Amino acid sequence: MDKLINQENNIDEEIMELRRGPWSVEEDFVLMNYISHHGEGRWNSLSRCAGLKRTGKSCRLRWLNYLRPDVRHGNITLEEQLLILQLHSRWGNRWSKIAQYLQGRTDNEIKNYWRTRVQKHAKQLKCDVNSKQFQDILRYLWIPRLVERIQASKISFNNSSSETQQPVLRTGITELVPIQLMNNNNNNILRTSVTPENSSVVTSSENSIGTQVSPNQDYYQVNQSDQLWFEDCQSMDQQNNIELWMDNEDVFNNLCNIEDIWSYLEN
DNA sequence: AATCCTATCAACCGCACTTCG
DNA sequence: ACGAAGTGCGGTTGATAGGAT
Repeated sequence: MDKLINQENNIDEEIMELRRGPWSVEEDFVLMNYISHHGEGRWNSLSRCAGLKRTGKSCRLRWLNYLRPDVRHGNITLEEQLLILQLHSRWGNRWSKIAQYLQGRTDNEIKNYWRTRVQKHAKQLKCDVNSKQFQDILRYLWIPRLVERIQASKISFNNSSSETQQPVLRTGITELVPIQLMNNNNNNILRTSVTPENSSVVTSSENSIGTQVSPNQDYYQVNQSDQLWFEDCQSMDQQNNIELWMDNEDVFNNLCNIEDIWSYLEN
């Protein structure tokens, strides 16, 4: 009995000794040094053998999210934002799965991006981040706009070079669907589509059909002829070339972010 | 200059699943 | 087959840097 109590006391002491909070430079060095000699995995024993007063979970997290050589830190690029939005629309909050498609990014980083940037916009629009209308805004407004911004940056890059190149965007997009938006007065706001056949993004103001979801709700339903998004994971790897052109530039030119889009819709 | 507010992100927590003895 | 230990994942928290007042 006494032996059992002593054992429990030892465990308590070990728990009490465990370090928490931010990792020190020395701890990072010890962990990196140990993994470089012995490899990763078996985190609990690794922690003990390396002489770290951290839980195995803590060591694993520190390594995977920060110390791993292939981890990329810094701002999420437009292309990465696009990919995150697209992948999230298919898989939801499966961060580790999404992270597999963003080289050097961790699930934690993507999760943080989603919560701080995307959920913030949902809050501003006063709608649930998982709601149909916010998903529609992401799919049919935010994502196309991101595509345009990426394209614009590539066009300006191309213009600055001596070669004349056709604007070509490489994204994971397999297919966007035709959409139309209308305002309260049944006037068309915009029409956008990306089709695999003509590989183009088109905006026009013809043949629009759209409905306000309810008189008490100040958002608009996006009509869609097809829900096709990513049909399978393989399609993500078949990077399509998507050429962009627009014939309704005045609609888009100043819609740089979701707040702009929303204020445009409200007016 | 001081204080408050907000955004960001590293780290922790709890749960579910897998592996091991 | 079973229980304990280990691992992985998504959700959440808290420290802090930087901007606004």
